Amino acid sequence: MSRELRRAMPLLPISMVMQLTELTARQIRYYEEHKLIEPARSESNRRMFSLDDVDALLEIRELLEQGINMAGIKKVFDLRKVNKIKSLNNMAMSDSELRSILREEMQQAQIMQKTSIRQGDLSRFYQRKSE
DNA sequence: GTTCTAACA
DNA sequence: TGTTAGTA
Repeated sequence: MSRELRRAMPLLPISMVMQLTELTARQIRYYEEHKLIEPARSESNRRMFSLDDVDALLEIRELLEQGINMAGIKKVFDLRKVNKIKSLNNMAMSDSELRSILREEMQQAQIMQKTSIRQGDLSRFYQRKSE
């Protein structure tokens, strides 16, 4: 059996993933709601996670620790997906597609430099209520 | 005992 | 996000 297949095999219950990723069940389910991961389901509707899922969650945690919010993480993941498809098919994309992806990548780069979507920085402008 | 969904603080 | 209620 190929390595890819093994990593994609749904084997772990949420309790294991919690320990492996240091995330709460609440967070893991929340990220699934936002389509950052798509764990399989057992016959009894229990979530079954693959090693790929665990890796994805670990990356999510990394980005979270850097202060990047859900919107930012979604963008990073979506871009990664597009690039994966592009490289896998090795297909030529339309100019509009290329421009769109390039534009998002540049935005992403700017965001990372200016840390403009970092929650800590943004919250500074919203915490001026009871003061 | 564990996990699920939904909902509220 | 944490937590809790009522299930399966």
